[in-house]
Amino acid sequence: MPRPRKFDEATVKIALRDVFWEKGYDGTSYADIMSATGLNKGSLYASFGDKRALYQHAISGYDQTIISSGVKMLRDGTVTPAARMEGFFTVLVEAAQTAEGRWGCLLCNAAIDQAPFDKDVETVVSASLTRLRNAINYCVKETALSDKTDLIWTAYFGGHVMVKAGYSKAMLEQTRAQVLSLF
Amino acid sequence: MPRPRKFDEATVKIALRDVFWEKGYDGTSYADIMSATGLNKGSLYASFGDKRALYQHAISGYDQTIISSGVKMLRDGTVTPAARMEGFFTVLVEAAQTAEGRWGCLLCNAAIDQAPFDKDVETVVSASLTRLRNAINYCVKETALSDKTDLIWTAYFGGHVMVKAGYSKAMLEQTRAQVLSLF
DNA sequence: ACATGACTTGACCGCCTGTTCAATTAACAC
DNA sequence: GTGTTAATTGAACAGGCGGTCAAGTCATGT
Repeated sequence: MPRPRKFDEATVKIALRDVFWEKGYDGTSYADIMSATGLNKGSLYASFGDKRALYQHAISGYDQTIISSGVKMLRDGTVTPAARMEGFFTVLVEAAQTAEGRWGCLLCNAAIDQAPFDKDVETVVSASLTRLRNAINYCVKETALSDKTDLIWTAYFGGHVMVKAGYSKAMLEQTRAQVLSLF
Repeated sequence: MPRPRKFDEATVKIALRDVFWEKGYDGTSYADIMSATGLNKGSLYASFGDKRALYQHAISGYDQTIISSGVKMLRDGTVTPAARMEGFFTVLVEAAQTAEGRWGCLLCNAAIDQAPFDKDVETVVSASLTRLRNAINYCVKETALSDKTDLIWTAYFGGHVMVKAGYSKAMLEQTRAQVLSLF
């Protein structure tokens, strides 16, 4: 019988998510990945594949955690649509003042620096972005509001750009207020 | 008397803008820069400095051309605010179907993959983003519209993220329509 | 106790990166 | 024509990159 693995795959996946999220694809070296996961190159290659495959695992991990949490919030029928949207954007606003928040949104980062050069990344990123759009649409469609889904959707990702550019929490609060004023 | 330079500085600056715009900071090698500008490493170092300095020139060139053109459009008093905004977003919509359009917005790209690690980049990028925000604000403030500047501003950059993620022109048209429906 | 075989390890590889610099070139003043 | 001086060139450098692999480790089934 084979020797069992020493590590937990789900834990490693979260570590991969975080290191690529923080540093970006090009900015992450194997030295970074090894220290983040506690594994060394050989194990990483044997278990997950090359660097591109590791990145795909990171994106997938982001989708299953962060994006899923946003989708769940937007589809929560126990709260009013406006309150759900406020909660959704508040996560973004709070991000503006934490170190981790400055990592922005991994999907947004991946869209900008990898999607144009890697069809596989483009596929999973746009699928995940669309999943979020559907959740926003679900929320908006519960109101009498005329269609503003794409406006809100793009504003959300634009907000992440602003966070990365170093704008303060106050600036993000204005954006949130203007989104909520639509409701 | 010194030997005069063989190249035109303004032309080189545009070439730098385009190569970094297309490939990003990390994705651009000196081989790329040399072929884009027609100069070789030594001359680039002597005339402009290291790679970071070249990138700063690229951002500055983007601000002076692309951003200035957007600002001018948004401040053009001979047209209604709604028509100006339509023109501004139409540039984005048309970008979605050209190869060059897929380069997105250099400021947006720089914000995401360089600003968090380079204070100088953060400074010039946020200055340029703010300049554009002021122009949007100028346009919006001419209408009876309650304040929607930051909503439109973030939607604009979010739209560039969508373009990079590979969304079609039709999707961007929806976003434009929803922005214009505010007016 | 022992043989099995997947897991783990870290040294090693070739390549490409950004950067430097000494030699060469060429336009001007005289 | 000649001397001066800066612009230009391309070879060379050290270092880090992603990727590979043979050797060692160790939980298991018998």
